[in-house]
Amino acid sequence: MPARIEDVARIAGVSMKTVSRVFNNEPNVRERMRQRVEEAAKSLNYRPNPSARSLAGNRSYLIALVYDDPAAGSSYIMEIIVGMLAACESSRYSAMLRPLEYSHSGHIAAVEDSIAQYRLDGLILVPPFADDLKLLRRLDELGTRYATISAKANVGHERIGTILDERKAAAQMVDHVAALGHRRIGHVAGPLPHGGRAWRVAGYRDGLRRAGIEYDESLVVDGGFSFESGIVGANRLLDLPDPPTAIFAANDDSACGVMHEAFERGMKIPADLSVIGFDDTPTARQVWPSLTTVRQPCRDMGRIAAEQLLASIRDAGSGQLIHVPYELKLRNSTGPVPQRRFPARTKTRR
Amino acid sequence: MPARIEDVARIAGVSMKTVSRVFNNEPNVRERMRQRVEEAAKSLNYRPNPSARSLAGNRSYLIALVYDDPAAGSSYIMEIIVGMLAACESSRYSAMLRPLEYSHSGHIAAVEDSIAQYRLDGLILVPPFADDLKLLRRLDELGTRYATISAKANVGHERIGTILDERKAAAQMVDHVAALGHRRIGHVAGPLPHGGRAWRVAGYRDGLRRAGIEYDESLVVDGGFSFESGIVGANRLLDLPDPPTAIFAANDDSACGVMHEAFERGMKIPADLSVIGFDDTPTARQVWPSLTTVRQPCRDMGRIAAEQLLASIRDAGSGQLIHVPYELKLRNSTGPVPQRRFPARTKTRR
DNA sequence: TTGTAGGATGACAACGCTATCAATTCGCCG
DNA sequence: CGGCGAATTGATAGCGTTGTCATCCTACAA
Repeated sequence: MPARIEDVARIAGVSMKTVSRVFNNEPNVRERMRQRVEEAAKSLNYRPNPSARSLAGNRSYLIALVYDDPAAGSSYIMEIIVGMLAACESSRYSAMLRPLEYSHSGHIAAVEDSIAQYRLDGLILVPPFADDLKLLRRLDELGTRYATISAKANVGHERIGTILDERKAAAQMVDHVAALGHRRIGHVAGPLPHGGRAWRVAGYRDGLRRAGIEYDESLVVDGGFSFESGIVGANRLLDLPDPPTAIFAANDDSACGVMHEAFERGMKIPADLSVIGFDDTPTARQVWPSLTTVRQPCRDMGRIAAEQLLASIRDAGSGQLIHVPYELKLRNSTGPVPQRRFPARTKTRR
Repeated sequence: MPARIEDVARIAGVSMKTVSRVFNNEPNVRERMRQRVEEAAKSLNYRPNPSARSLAGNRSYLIALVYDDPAAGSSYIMEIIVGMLAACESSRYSAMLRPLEYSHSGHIAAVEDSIAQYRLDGLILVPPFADDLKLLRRLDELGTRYATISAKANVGHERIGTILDERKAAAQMVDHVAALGHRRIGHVAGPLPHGGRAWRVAGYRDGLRRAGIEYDESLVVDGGFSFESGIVGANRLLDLPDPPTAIFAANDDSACGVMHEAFERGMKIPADLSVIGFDDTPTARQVWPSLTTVRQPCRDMGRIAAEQLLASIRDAGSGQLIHVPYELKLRNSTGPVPQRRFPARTKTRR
């Protein structure tokens, strides 16, 4: 039996509506009234009932983070949701998690289903959902507000969310290893549906260009964002007749796979091979040698995306696309180019 | 303007209450009625409005996972929440995340606050919250249902949630390295407020006893669940006059710290030192060498804890404490005891 | 056939808030 | 000091469910 708005109104000697105004930061409330209401509310330890608020207001005050369940790097998502929660807290919204299977053919229906079931007021999408134009168009049709994080491309209307200059970051990483003398620089590219893939590949090529290194397409192999894809990619690159001395992986998990495979072959990092990741997951700091990578401010990204989304829910047309900064983390997995080539020999696995 | 229960009732030719009964799996509905209602609902694509349901039912249909924000290993939490979501889905409940700062003195108030604000029907607690008797007692007072995951001790009433025999698992890990010939086995213990610490220490001692190794308290150092605590712990153990040849860390993050420090000293793993973790985080597979550890079925734990919690919400006294199995993951960070002692030398850092 | 227990169904009033719009008050000008 | 527009406040009707309790069946025993 918590206090109700009616109780607060009685104690404060005002109408329920005035209490409602105070709690929703509506204009046209005299300062004196506001104080009386706030006092009364505090004395009763009043908390508005979210269900009643939603029902009467015809909104759920709920936004969801939609992400790819089995694939997603968990710390990335985890940080984003914490940022979202921070943004929601101050706006009396709630955030929920919708791990969906992107590879499943019904993934758009699954998103629609979530919206209908929970009456979601808005969505935050991360790749690959954020890159799915079909999905975005459908959301526009439905009139569902959404913000994207690191989305590839524009759709019809103005984009809302956060973006990070992955292309520039990737280029700078290539600068870094080029400065260390590397000329054969490989890239294990990300998965095709992710916008990040294209950006990172473009940045990789920018970097090569700046260093005056000719692009060699055999040094770019298809990969993914998983540890396993790093192993596969490293195998393909290291088996090349003239293998790379540095490998830029699609992300940290993939970079770990690259390192793993290099170690399996008896190589030393960075003495025989330099490795670069992307994301700066907790693992990046914990592996040996610690991984040179690009840090994304995931928590901020979640917070900002939610803030923009909430703004656009409040009044359509007010959300923006915010650029967030990256940070190069030059650690111990990159070093000077090896003086002589690593002896090719039969792979030894234990 | 989604369909309302009234619309379904009209189409099906029954009362709203009957529709409600069908959707809530209440007894005493004739099969024929049930079918008519289900058809009508499907034809209208009817979804009950959660807010209205909560308001009228005087419940939020919401449970929350309470965990320690900055400390928690994210993949652990992430898996638990996915399990929770799976359990909630089938019971038309929702799950939310409450990352709170345990070290903050107001952590109990923060939990109460969450309950009041969101009208939570129940909580799932993980350590250290699950081990906080003061908190548990307070929840009992408030009449808030909760389930715990890996909680240390009983409180007054019957415990609900999941438990894993960490002691036995730890003992088996000691068996494992003892069988490899190790006699000097160190332990970097977990943080004091976590129940897991005591279990793992006890299991460590069980293992020593079984192997006929005398307990040497200098081989057990205080640590934590962080990477840094592993570094600190490894430093203390490896600086010992007669250092251990195997180190059992409190968890995987800590074990990564131990490995890191060993590598810093020029040691090889497992040639010079065997390392054991606990949890089987994704990182455990990705580090080199891959980490020998104990796998906890986090997703199942989350699902089962939620199932038991929901059962106990439905009718008090029906939730149980479920034992979940662990799995020893013997990977490449453990190996035979070194033949000769690793040369003590000045630490080299780059 | 009738009586009856209990299963099946329905009518209607909450649940606690916000939206709407009317009523009141305020500030200021002429 | 009256009057007028704008700012402020309030009365009331929902929002879409579920709980309560009354009513209506139905099957089975006598």
